[in-house]
Amino acid sequence: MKQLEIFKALSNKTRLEILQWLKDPEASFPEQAHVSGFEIGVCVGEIQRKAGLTQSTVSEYLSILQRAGLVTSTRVGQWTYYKRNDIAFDELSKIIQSDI
Amino acid sequence: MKQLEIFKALSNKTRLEILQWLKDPEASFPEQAHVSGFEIGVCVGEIQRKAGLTQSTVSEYLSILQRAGLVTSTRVGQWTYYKRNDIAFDELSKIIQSDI
DNA sequence: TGATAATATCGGTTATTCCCGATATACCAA
DNA sequence: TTGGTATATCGGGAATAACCGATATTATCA
Repeated sequence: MKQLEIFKALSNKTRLEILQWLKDPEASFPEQAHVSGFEIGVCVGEIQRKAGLTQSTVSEYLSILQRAGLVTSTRVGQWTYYKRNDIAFDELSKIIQSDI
Repeated sequence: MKQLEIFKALSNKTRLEILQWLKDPEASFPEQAHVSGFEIGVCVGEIQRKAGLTQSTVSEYLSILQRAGLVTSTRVGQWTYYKRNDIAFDELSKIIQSDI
């Protein structure tokens, strides 16, 4: 049951906020030093700073969002960039109309 | 934060199933003896039988769904009928596109 | 090679959720 | 009134999630 995993991922205040930030990274994060723009996503450190939780917690939250398919990740050097997966939200929106 | 309450309500296997049943009651439940059709919803007892959990658990689950706005309830005599709130799902579908 | 930085994973405490049985409340019928 | 049926609420044990600090992993750079 995939949608259960998605809703569990969404049922946490911080994880919802992270997704909202990733929806508009330009407005939510300072320019990243090691890469130009937010095309590949936002690195864990920036998200952690903004969330105000420990590194381990934020890292775990991001992997929960990824397992649910709500974000994708790209490793570049020592950084991992997380990006909102727009397609997943389109699909979820449809599931809510047709399945539930 | 209303959407958090909604996603928490949706992050349980049985509650998701109940919503799916209420989406198409004719297909999911036997004819109710005390009322004609499913216009006002499905009574707790029918939902409980189908869920296979105790009465108290199902009653609590239904009130969680109701507090989240996902179902409405109507009391008629000694029965309470629960019905899917279509509008809430339309709104949720939009929230997923625009907010998160 | 070794030092440092970014991220992931592991082990554990505390808070929350799941789900139950027991009991309370509301309604109806005799 | 008394008894029976439908639902709601309360108290609690067990399972899961939240969140942390410590440590492991991976990459960079001198």
